[in-house]
Amino acid sequence: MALQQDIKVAVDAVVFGYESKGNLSVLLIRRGVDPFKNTWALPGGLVLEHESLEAAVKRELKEETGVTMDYLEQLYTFGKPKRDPRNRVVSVSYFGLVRPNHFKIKADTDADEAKWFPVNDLPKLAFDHKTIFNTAEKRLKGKLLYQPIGFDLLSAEFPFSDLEHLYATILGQDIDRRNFRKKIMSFGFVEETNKIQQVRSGRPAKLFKFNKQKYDALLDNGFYFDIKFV
Amino acid sequence: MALQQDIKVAVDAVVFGYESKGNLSVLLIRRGVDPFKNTWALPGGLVLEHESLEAAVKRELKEETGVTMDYLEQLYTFGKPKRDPRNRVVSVSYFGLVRPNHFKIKADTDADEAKWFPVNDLPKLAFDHKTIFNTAEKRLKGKLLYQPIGFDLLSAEFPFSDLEHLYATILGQDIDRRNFRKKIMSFGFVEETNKIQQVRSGRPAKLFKFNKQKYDALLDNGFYFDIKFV
DNA sequence: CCAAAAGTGTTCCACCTACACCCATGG
DNA sequence: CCATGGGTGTAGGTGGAACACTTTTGG
Repeated sequence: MALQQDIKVAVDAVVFGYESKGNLSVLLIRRGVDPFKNTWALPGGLVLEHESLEAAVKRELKEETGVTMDYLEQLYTFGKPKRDPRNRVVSVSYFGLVRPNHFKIKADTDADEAKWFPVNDLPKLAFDHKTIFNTAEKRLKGKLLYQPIGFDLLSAEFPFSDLEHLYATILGQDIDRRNFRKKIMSFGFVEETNKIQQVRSGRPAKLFKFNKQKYDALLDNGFYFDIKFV
Repeated sequence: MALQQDIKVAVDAVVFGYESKGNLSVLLIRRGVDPFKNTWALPGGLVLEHESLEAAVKRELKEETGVTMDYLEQLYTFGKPKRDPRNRVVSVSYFGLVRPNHFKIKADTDADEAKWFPVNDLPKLAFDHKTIFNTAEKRLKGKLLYQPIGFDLLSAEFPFSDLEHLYATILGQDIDRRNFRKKIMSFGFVEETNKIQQVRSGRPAKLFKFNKQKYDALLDNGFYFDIKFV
């Protein structure tokens, strides 16, 4: 390894938030340091010497926003030479999906402020973070169509309508309630409980739960989850 | 950027080869330097200071094997702390698909030898390259099901049976010729020419060509390319 | 009794599946 | 005329799509 190389390795996280019947949002920080001081950016930062990439992204996310996540999926690695005006930085990006209200967000290291922004009303972003965000959004939507990643976002027991709203919100389209329900139920990884929702208004709903065993078994065989929109 | 970090950034390429009615193979090099001297490995190496990741992987591939490629798709970034026994190295991996006979392969920098290996008869690989290979193979098969990436592998004008063999080989399964043909033709991105194949044996075949415009248009709208195996 | 959301069934149609024989050529 | 691969149609079944009214509760 005679070659001289001075490239830094960073990680960035695109964390989407979805709250029951809410909108889809992304978690951003306002940078407290130059470059791009005071500009909004994705949480992230340099990888430590003996830290895995995944550990790094979780650590940065926690430090900068207070959000802790079990699972972030690797998205893409951005490495164009001029991404960062200082050194050359290669960024390995990750994305994930959480319920914002589960966290009290608070800025810390290198960030002046952390905040959720609706995905269709983003501020100007630092570096090439808009590109990273776009890549993540596309992947999120695509993934939802062949893997129900949405279950982490629902309570352990949820009314069926929560699932409908989740899909409709993330994909930004309306779905046919009857057909959606038939299809989901046909997969067998959502099961009815015998509990009833505490009513908000209207008819009380049965609660459902997610059967992870059946879901994992299906995933192994590869299934395609085609949803029809109206 | 006060932080000290000494991580190197490398790229590795998983290049699959498919030849008409041949087998699926991967391009490997035999390492000429330590560590893992004389062990087979994926072509790859460190990224140069002012070089994009994609340029780096193409350059390394060319240097080590003589193979030049227009398009390699980013696969995954491997960054566990102990991947490389020397420094810490983060590897951005790429994969692609070519016709081996189009190239005269020849080893050069850091490689003693470059050679195609059938995918189901690989030697022991250096570093975590087996993991990288497995990831690539899975992605290749998955991708073929929803995006006909196979067209680069066929002549500009090809008999339909070439397409059948391509799919059957990469996916490792037999397909129903009639149904496969109907399905492909229904998409509209394969068009009949009025030319006839120079005969090898048996009945001469009509030649077909690929309509990239129609294909790209379809891709934008997202289509799923479900193939039934016998 | 009105508002709000949950729950539910059927018909039609498109597409997928299974399946086997004849065709055109070269040797 | 034989071997080799190319080319083709149909019938039955499955599953997706479209579609609207009734139920249960709270206010």
